[in-house]
Formats: sequence, structure tokens, C-alpha cells
Amino acid sequence: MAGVSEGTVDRVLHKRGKVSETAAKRVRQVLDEINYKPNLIARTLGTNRNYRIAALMPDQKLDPYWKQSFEGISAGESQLAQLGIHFTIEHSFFDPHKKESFQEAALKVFHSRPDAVLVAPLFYYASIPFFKELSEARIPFILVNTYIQEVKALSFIGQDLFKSGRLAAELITKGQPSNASYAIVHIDEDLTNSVHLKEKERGFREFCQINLNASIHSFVLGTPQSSTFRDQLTKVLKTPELSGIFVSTSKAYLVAPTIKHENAAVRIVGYDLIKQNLECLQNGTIDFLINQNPMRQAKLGIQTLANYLLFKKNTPPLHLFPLEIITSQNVSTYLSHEGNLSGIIV
Amino acid sequence: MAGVSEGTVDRVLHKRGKVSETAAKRVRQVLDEINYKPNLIARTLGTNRNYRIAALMPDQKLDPYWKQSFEGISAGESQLAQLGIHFTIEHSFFDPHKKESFQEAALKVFHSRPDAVLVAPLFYYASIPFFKELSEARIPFILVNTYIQEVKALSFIGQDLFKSGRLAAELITKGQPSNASYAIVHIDEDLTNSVHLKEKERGFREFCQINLNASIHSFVLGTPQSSTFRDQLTKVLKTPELSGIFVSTSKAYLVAPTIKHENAAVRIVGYDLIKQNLECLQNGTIDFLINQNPMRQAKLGIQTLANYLLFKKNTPPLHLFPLEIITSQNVSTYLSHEGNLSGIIV
DNA sequence: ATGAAAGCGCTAACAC
DNA sequence: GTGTTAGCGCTTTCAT
Repeated sequence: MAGVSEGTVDRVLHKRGKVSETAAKRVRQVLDEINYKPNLIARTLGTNRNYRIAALMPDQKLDPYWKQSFEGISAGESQLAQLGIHFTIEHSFFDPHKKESFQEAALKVFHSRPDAVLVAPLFYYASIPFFKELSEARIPFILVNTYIQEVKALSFIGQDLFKSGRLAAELITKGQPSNASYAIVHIDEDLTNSVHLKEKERGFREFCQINLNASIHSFVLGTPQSSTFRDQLTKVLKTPELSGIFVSTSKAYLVAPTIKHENAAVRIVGYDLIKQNLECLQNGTIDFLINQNPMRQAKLGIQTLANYLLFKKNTPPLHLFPLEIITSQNVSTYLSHEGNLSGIIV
Repeated sequence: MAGVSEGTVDRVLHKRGKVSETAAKRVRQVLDEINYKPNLIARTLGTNRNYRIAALMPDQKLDPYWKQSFEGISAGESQLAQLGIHFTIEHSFFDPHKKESFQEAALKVFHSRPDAVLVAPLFYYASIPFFKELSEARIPFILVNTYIQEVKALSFIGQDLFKSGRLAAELITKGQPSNASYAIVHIDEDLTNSVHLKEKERGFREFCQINLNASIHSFVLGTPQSSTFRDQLTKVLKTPELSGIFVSTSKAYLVAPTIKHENAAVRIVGYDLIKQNLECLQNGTIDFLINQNPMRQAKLGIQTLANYLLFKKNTPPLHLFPLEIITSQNVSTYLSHEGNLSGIIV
């Protein structure tokens, strides 16, 4: 239509240069006239490249939460396979309690020179050098779970933890007497390292301050294996007028049964749809769970990288997931929903 | 590899017959050995058909709820366009309060002979003949919103309304005194026609019965334009020990401000993220909304039909959406999330 | 019953 | 700078 060849049109479309301005202008005009939309499907056919994505995540065997992330990655992987797109996911695991383990794994990932990286950088400062290297090597990466301000990731996929804390406070305080007091419990976490949990706590406290002036106490409990764990918990329960406990991680199941046993009126809010928590939800020992949806987060990470590598499709730098509230009455609807999301076009 | 031509392999793959059993066997064996997976992307390239999908929905101009459905359909449509797949969506609207309007529109849809139909069959019995016709004409259809047992749809996309009622009851009763009583309010609906709302009410009552023996009163309020609307509402508020009101539709905003004004302690649970409800959520006159997510439901309907027509991909006959709980603290996270879901591969 | 060949929309390699 | 061409994986048509 513009009196030029396919090749020239292609060069205009992709700005590959080597086109005279006159020709380019005419092509662009025709493109505009016919409202040309590229067929992205056909695009992938020709270029038969095998992209390699490195996934750097906490060991799925050490924590059911990370197991769900792993499953999300696998789900993304098989979706791509189904579409006939060749992607290889190279998994690397680290121990979520050991900074060195992360650094070591990160180094290996870097040396393997993947086309892109999906990573949960639990160790804020320790991870920064890794991202600097990736940036210099122009390897795009996506962050899940932990947002690192200092680096320029393709995207961060996670939740607004401050709002998450506020939401927990809303759920835990609704309808409670005005003289109530509440406890925030962090289990088996190194608080100094965890920007994460501090954000949630900050949100929780802010909501309470603005809305009701309740008294809030926070506790850091050690590992549940320790012999003093039970004593520490008892101390929490001694809080006067205790009406609710907010467990900042997915470990609420470790304390919920004991707490309700001692004091059934205490409301408990925790995180995530892992098996043990689901049981507590059903038997009434946990009242609310906030779903962080690690599975869908991870899957979206893979999809976003695929969109970027394949189609150069850009993505918002921040993709914050909704804060899903789960109770005994809607939990089943969440569990069955996931399984159904498996079309070609989704 | 099997010593036959492409054409023969294709015939085996699609069971188009005209293949000798010996050849077929060898082909199947090779297919199995190399673990052949068809490239579904390439498949769509050759067949350049333009499919027509009819969307038969309540008029989007009459109700913000249906406006969201409409937007979901549009989102599905543009996703398909982006993929370079040719689908035409033919919209038909009807008045959600007039059975005849539905029947008339349905007839027109049928005569237009679309390749598939997406429909919200609000009028249970009146819709059945339409579906019989579609079935006989072998036109696949998907139901959203209202499940019709008697017909064999490709899929139903919606929510479990019984569980929805139970959830509402859980949210409304949590932490309330044991002598509390609750009201169920249906606004501007013909209850006799509405299997829908009865299901929600049944769930609500069941939860209360099992868990707390509270007293439940239901009310059917007429159209909000009527002069007696306010009086009817006052009657609701006279219920002794009233601690919560469950509005069974997306119209909670019509009563929430008045109710909270008269009695701030009454907890209110309603449905859907429409603008007016959002305002009530923010100013505290509505406590919880359950999101039916008409937008995502409709989009999934289009996607499912595309998967079916294009890839013959089957789908579970029931796709129940999660019952999303929305409060003042997590509502913003739901609103921003939607906009972000716009990749090529999603 | 089987094979050969064209073509879907696009990219990349090469020749001019 | 520009045009030509092969080919991505698959479907479809036509000839045999």
C-alpha cells in the first residue's frame, strides 16, 4: 500500500533504521490509516529463541509459603509451554534464615547469565549488590515479596504491607469494646532485618491510634522449637483486656489453638492459606486470614517477564496485589477458584 | 519420523479419518515418543476465521452493576484483538426488570446465528426455551450470574449464593452480643422471580441458626423512588435489638447513610464495588461489601468462549468465583489491582 | 488413503 | 536504503 516491501515496513515498525525518511513517512501514514495492529501471536512464531529465566527463591521445602510460590512459577512455566513458547526456568533456592545462603545463590545466578531473573530478596541490604550487577549486565529482574527502593527493577510484585497492617487492625478491632487491648506477635523472625514486618506493625498501630486509641503491645517470639516458646506465649496472654492477636506472618497456626483454649474471646488474625492455617480457620481458632497469594504473585512474575522478553511489553513498576480477607465461610471459594484458571487465553 | 507426510500426521492428530490403521499406529507411537505438544499459537495462524459472539446482558445504562459486566466483556474483546484473533462481539441489551424485554432480545440473538453466546439469564423460567433452541442449533453458550439447572450450558460463571449468604452472616454477627437480632433487606426486586436472593437469604439464615440462634427478620422494600420508601425503612429500624442489616443486592448505598444516622451501632453488609457503595465504605456507613466481580466474570466468559471456539478447550461446567470481602481498609488495593492485569500473556 | 504445496503474519538473512 | 526470500508450526486444499 505504501509502495514499499515487507522488509521496509518491518524496519519502520521496529525502528531498525536504514529507511529513508520519505519512505518511513509514507509507511507510517498507511499504518495509521489502516489502524495497523501487529499480530503478536505470529510474531513469536518466527523467532524461535529459548529464553532462560532464573528464579531465586527461598527453599520451598523449608516453608509452605514458599512452596506456594514455587507452584506459581511452575504454573507460569506450563502455561508458556502450552502456548508453544520456549522458556526454561532455572530454579535456585536459598535458606530464608541465612543471608549467606542468599548471597551465594545470587552469585551463581549471576554467573549463569540468564535472560531475566525473578527473585524474592528477603535480605534487603545484602541483596543490593546483586541487583547492581544485574543492572550493569542489563539483565532485567522482577522483585516479589520484598520491595527494594534503591534498585531499578522491571517491576515489584507484592502487597502494600502498611495497608495490610491497617486492614488487620480493622478486622481485629471491629465491634470490640473500646477499652480493649491488642497484641502483635512476630514469630521466629529477625526483626532487625525485616522491613516487612515492621511495615505491617506500623500500619496496625496507625489504624488503632487514629480510630480508637486502644493499647497495643508487640512481642517477638523465638522459634517454636525452643523450650521457652510456651512461656513466652503465656506472657502474651497475660496482657490485660487482651481482645485480639495479630500474627504478622503465616505462622498463626502455631499459637492459635493454645490461645483460644486459654481465652476463647481473643480474636486472631494471621496470614496465608497454608494447610495448618486452614484447619485453624475451620475449627474457629483463627478468625481472619489475609491472603498474600504467593502463588499468583509468582505466576504473574513469570508472565510479566515473558511479556517483556517476548513482546517488549512494559509493565507498571509496582504491581500491588489486593489484600484478600479469608474467613471460615469464604475459604472454600478461594481454594476451588485457583484450580479453574487454566485456559490458553487467561 | 514415522515415514508419512504432514497431512497424514494432521489427520491422525485430529482424528479426521482416512488413515490406514498401520500408519496411524506408527504416527501415534512417534507422537508419544517425542512427547508431542501442539503449538496452539501456530494453530490459530492458519485458520483465519472471524468468530461472532453474542453477549446478551441487562442494559448497562440502567445499573452500575451491569456496566461493570459490560466493561469486562470489552476487556476480553480487546485482549483478543491484541492477540491478533478475530472475534466480533455483538451486544444485546434487555431491561432487567422486564421479562418480555429479555425474551425479545433473546429471539433476535438466536436469529442472528452467532458462533457462541454469553448471557445473564435473569429470568429463570422465561429463559429456558431460548437455551433449548441454542442447544438444538448446537450453539454453545455460557451463563453468568444466574445458574439454570435445567439446561446444559458450556459453563456457568458466578458465585455460590448460599455460601455468600452464610459469609454475610458471619461478617455481620462476629463479635456481636448473643441476644442481637438482624434484618435482611431486599430492595426493588421481585422476590418471586429471584432464586438468586432467596439463596442468599437461605445461607444467611442457616449460618445464624447453626451458630447463634439469633432472630432474623426479612423485608422487601419497594423502589427507592416511592414515597413510602422511607417509612418502610423506619419499620426495619424498629426491629428490637437490631445489630445488623444485610442488603442482598448492590443497593446498600440507598439505605446505609440513613440507617447509620439513626443507629450507628448497626453493622451493614452489602454487595459490589459500585461507586456509591465505595463512598459508604469510606465514610463508614457500610461495614463490609462482598464483591461479585461482574467485570472479571464477564471477561472470563469471553475468554472461555474463545478458548472453546479456537482450541476446543473444554472448561469446568461450574466456575465459582471467590467471595471477596471488601472493607474500608482493603478497598483501594482491589481498585488498583484490576487496572494492572493487562499483559499479552495473562 | 496419502502426499505435496500454499499460505497464515511476521522476522531475519542476504543480495543488491 | 531497499527488496527478496526462507521459514516458524500448523491447516487446508488439491491431486494422486
